[in-house]
Amino acid sequence: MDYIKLLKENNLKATPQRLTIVEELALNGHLNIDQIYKALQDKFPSISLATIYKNIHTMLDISFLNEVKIPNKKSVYELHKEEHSHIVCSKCNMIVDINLDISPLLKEASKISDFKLFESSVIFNGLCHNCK
Amino acid sequence: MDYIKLLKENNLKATPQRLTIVEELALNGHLNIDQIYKALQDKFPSISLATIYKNIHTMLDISFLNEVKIPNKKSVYELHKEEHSHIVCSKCNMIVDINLDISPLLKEASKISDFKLFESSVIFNGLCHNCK
DNA sequence: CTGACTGCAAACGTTTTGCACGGTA
DNA sequence: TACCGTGCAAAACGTTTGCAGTCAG
Repeated sequence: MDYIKLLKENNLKATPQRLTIVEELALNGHLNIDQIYKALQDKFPSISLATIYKNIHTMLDISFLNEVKIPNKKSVYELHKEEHSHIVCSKCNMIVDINLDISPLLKEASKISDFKLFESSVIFNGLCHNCK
Repeated sequence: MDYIKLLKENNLKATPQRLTIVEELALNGHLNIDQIYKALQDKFPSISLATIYKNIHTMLDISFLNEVKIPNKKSVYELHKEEHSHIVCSKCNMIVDINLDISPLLKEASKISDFKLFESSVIFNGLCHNCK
């Protein structure tokens, strides 16, 4: 994947720091602020937390990234992709994406509540294959 | 509902401040820290934010309350009840509870992911009857 | 009467801001 | 070259802690 191009298409300069954040997220799927910070310290020993925060926010603002708020855990960030659900292992904290057809649920919810629904956040937690 | 009794059953003293937090949550359903703080200032002009935080945490610890982490919003707190989903209005911020049968989704997720699943957090957002 | 709770003030960790410098386009 | 992005330091913010006094049981 050409992240340099992708960043430029979003009017963001492809600085080495920013590019590495994106690559780390592509590689790891979901990382919290501290994990991103630590992941960049090898390549950029003088990287600043402020830089991480600023980058995360500019990329959130243009929906290049998504924030995932997980019950009882720190928020993690992921590259934006189609809507999907998340499963979190309570023991090892592994997070996996899963595609579920939630449209029947949405339909039902919209009927009962009389809301016009746009988005959904579905997060399961349990124990992964290794931890269970 | 006799919240005094309910608090005592949970080994918590029924102080006026604590009781009022519970009553406000019973009345409003879902409130964030600031809203609780403001709601108590009428009755207790010298109420401290520390008191709110301490109470919320003691009541979370014994699962007398639940925290609901909502995407792009502050966390809100609710009295503990059976597992249910939430719908949030993006415009007026109203939050409503909804009972949906998510067991087919859980089953599917568990099959695909090979996780043993315990809990789920399902939050929809859209526009409520008045805002849409 | 005793331990739990409150309110205040200080401390803490996280996130944001301002600014001078440096690097991308 | 122009401007965006970085890194540092300081500030702001939300939350937690310690403590002395108070209150519920």
